[in-house]
Amino acid sequence: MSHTLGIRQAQKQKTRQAFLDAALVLLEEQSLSSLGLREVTRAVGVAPTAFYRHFPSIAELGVALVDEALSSLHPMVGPTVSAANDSEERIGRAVELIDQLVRAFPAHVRFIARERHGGVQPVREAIRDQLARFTEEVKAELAEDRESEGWGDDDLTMLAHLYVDQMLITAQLFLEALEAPQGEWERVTHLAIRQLRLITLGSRHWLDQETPSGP
Amino acid sequence: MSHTLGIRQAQKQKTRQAFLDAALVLLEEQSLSSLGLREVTRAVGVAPTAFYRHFPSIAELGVALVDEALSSLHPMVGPTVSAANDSEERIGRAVELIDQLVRAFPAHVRFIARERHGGVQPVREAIRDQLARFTEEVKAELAEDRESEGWGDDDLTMLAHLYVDQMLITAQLFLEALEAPQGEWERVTHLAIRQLRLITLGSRHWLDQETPSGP
DNA sequence: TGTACATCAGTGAACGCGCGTTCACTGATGTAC
DNA sequence: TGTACATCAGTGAACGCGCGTTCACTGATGTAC
Repeated sequence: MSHTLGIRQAQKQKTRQAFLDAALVLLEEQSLSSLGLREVTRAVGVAPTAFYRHFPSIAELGVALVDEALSSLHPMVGPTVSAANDSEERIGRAVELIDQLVRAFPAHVRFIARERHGGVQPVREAIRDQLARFTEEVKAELAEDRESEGWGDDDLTMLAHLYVDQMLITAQLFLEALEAPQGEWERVTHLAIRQLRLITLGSRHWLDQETPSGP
Repeated sequence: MSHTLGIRQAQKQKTRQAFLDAALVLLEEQSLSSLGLREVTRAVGVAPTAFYRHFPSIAELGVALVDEALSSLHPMVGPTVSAANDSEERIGRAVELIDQLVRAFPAHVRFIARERHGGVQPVREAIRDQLARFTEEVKAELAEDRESEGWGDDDLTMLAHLYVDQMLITAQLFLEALEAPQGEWERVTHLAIRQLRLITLGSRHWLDQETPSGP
């Protein structure tokens, strides 16, 4: 009847979270494929063997971290991309979202950037899948505005990729700006806004220059 | 008087190259921060201690690999970006260059993609420096066409970044396409071409929508 | 060309260390009655 | 509420192994005369 976890379950969750937190700290200065099981358990303050009660391997801990870093972001795609009157407002909100994300969770963002092409296959795949979801979500939002205007499925996919990749690049630049001297953060913000502006500008003239979809 | 290397120097170079080649193979399935010194010497077929005759550490071998992968590409930037009559030809040549690069040196491209945000600082920095050079080179080519048209320095930098980042993304997609079933390669080619087309389209209308540079 | 000495790429033994994984365990929590 | 048993998160000892680095060495190549 109660939806509170039992004491045992609650403690287990707490330890599991401690593993994730400790790993994230250790991963700021190395990549997952060189992270040691004993290194993590030492940081948490438990015996090495306790690790196996939560994850079968370091790779699976990595997959859990991907989930922690990205799965909570999906609900934010819609409100950011849609419902703006002018594109300038949309662009501002998108860059602001990335700005806040990097400020609030720099270690998560660094982890995703590092392991997206890193040496651990299951983690690469988990990240790829999450990013593909983002692209689909952005595409769905774009479709609402443009499908009626004559945009084809391929073109919507193309534009969605462009926007998502641009956001990833911006996140990585913000990350580097965290360690850079004053002014770099603003520089990145302005760069990102102008790049999105140029892409949006291109999309506005896209239909002018192509045979309107079809063989 | 002779410009041939002595026997000793020639043999040393050969062994050094064997280290680079062996490391690149091993790095297809792991990242640099987990690559072992003994692992590399075993693959080359020399004693572990021989490693130190060539590199002070695995990180420095990584820096040498960055050089091998990227420094020979700079001469190709000019001919690719410039000297085309129409932008469509430029785009085709750029995508073709990346296509050929990934086909010819997949392990080098994978290494750069993986270590660009990887766990070894000196290697990250070496890659960042090389990519900054590419951006400057592209910017210089763009400037030749557009400076007279009223493009400011900031805008040229912005556009150069956009093109360079787009080429990196395309290289990474081609890399994934190597292991994907038939048709994926063509899909990536078309995606890349259309994305460059959209960016070029945006750049063509860029000056229309901004106060012509200056406070 | 021949000799005597210097250089230095690669060797092989040895070291101390931390690793991942196994196993039988303990004791607090959960459950059935 | 109380008792008897089951579960299972975390323990701690033990294992065999490969690691990076040190050191004194060897013998082919290079150099001076």
